[in-house]
Amino acid sequence: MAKAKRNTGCPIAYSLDVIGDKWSLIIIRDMLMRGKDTYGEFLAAEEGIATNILSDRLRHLCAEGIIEKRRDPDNKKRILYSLTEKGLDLAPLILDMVVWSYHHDANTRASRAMVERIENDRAGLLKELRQKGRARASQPRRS
Amino acid sequence: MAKAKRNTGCPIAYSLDVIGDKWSLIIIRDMLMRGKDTYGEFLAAEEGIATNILSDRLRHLCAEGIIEKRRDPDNKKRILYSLTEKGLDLAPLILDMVVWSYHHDANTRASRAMVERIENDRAGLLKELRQKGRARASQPRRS
DNA sequence: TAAATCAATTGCAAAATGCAAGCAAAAAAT
DNA sequence: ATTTTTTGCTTGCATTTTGCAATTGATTTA
Repeated sequence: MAKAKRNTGCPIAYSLDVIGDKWSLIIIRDMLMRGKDTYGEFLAAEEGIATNILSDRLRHLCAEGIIEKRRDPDNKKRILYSLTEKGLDLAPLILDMVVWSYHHDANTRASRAMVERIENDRAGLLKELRQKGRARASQPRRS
Repeated sequence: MAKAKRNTGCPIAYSLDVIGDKWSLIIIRDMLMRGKDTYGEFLAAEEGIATNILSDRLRHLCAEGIIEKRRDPDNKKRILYSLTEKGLDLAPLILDMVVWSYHHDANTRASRAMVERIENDRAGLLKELRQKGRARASQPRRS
């Protein structure tokens, strides 16, 4: 994907260079909000990502240190993907998108309950998402 | 740009369909954080957007109700662009990108002071950005 | 060893982006 | 009134990215 990094030091430009394509945040959403962790599960998303794009994005997200891959210890022909701390730190962004779309997309399927939780207990929800994400990773924790 | 809307109702997919390209958020950043409001100013951004892309994105953002255009009353050969309420509602997203990049981009130019303000006085900063944005718009307020 | 499962690559078409040049409308200068 | 300048935008074409269908590779299970 996006080969050309703008590299201006601007945080918005950096974010867009790293996750500013049509698919990366869909994958991250699936991992963070829907507990998905395999290639096959990402492929089955209703948005319909192509196999080559998915492969490319997973590689890219690994290279950027946003996700990690390892073999499933239980089903050894499966590869498990999990969010790193850097990936988990994207949770606020995802939640903001939910709120924004809820208010401005007439066709949204975001639930009122979720939006109220985000607005009233943002910190608690973020903590919960982080814990679930860490549990899936089962990597050495750095904190 | 992005002709194909996924239209699944998912808030993340909606956000990506509307502002998920390489340039839209750069323009919105310039308007929200840097007070820019003309084509020429956007064109001069250090990231170097091409004229046709800029034109296309401004048209698209207008069509999506994120920005509005009008002639400058003072310098009538100028066209002024301003954020709508829908556009101003993207401020939280922008701030989260600043925080994320600050923590994860070794090369970031985001200032520590700004990040601390975002983390300690998010609500106040958002209010301030909204007021400045509204002042630039000088449209009838809806609230 | 053979079959099944899961992940990923390849080839080609379509779409988006980038670049250089030029056009158009309004205002300012002459 | 005509020319010049400013500002915003379009066009043509090359490059890059994305999308789709088919296929390949690697590992596990039978």
